[in-house]
Amino acid sequence: MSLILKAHIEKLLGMELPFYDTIEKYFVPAALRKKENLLTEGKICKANYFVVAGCLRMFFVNEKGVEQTTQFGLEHWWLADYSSFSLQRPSEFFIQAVEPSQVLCLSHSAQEELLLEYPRLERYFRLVHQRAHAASQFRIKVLYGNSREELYHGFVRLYPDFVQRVPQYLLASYLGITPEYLSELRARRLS
Amino acid sequence: MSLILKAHIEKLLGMELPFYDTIEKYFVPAALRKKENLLTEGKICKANYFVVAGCLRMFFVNEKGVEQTTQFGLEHWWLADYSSFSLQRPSEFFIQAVEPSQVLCLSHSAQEELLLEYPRLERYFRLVHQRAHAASQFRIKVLYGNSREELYHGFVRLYPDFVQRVPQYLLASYLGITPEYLSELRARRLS
DNA sequence: CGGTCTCTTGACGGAGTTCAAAGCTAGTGG
DNA sequence: CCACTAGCTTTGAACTCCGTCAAGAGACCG
Repeated sequence: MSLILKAHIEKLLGMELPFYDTIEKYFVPAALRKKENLLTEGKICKANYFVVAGCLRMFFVNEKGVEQTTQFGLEHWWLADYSSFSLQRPSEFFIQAVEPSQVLCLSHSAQEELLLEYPRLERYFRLVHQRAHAASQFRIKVLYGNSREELYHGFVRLYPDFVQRVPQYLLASYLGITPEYLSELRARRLS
Repeated sequence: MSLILKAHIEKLLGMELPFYDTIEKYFVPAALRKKENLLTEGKICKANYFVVAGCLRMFFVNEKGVEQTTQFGLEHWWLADYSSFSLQRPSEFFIQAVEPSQVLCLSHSAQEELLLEYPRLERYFRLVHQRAHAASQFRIKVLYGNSREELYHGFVRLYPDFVQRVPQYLLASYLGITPEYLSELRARRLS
């Protein structure tokens, strides 16, 4: 089915994965249309999602009713609300497809069974979370160390193609600024 | 020596750890004085640090020369710059003792050996990073969803005793505000 | 085409910063 | 045990980044 996950596991573990065929059954593929939700606020995050193709985002709705995007998930990334997923408690987040996407869903119980049966994969998920943790540390540094304007220019410099790929209001939402201000920043740069 | 780590591993793994005595040699204890550095910008983060007692903080120095605290590490927490630690590359952070502290140092090579010899501990570190990842997701949500003033009051509500424990300029640095503004917020609340 | 969703523009206001200076606290050495 | 100093906290005035509101111009889809 999807060799992308196999390749990802092999890359992180640094070895061939001969038993991939036998673990494939734990991952349920799903195709998502644009704006389709994988998780809704108040529901339990039932699965850990691996992005095969497309783009997901995680967001919450603040008290003014505005959506704040906290994370994007592109190819090769695992995405879930890990507080909700780990404890199987209601989530405060949404997870939604930004564009038509394909994911592999690893439900909470499937993950537990998988790891019991193939303890070697603990190492894989340890590395996945360790990387995500490192990425969060970097993210928080960037958030603290820069003005909103610098955040925008930094993001454009780092991910120029991604900026083309998503609508601007989503980018604004991710950067924690209003679409109006983002528009102003763009205009300023043209002069 | 320190049964705190043993207890923590047992808690996360949900089982007794009969072989703790034999793995203890991988962890090097260290006592730190106030303001002593475990990691300095430009150096490689050589170890993963488990806080046995006291309090650490991670910070960086922004382009204006101001220290920005991104993380505190209290008892039971593991702390490291995981980008630097994983890849053994120079770090952009400092790690420093806020008060006299005791830590266990697990060097990069020691961790690799430890995990090779006791693969069961992969699960432990997977859970540690998964929790940290969940905490980062929550942290980013709080950072995006609240004004600086709300951040302060939220923090005081959540960790009233910790607020007493650290100087205010560190708290300001962690909340991403100036000490002057923090002072104003405190004064406002007294009236 | 018609309507809804997205992007732009501009005026105004406020949360939070910067700078400067003075008061306070705590650690240190004599 | 006191005195001195360096570092921490407070106060206030000027300033700025960025949000809010309102209105219009495109753009995309049925």
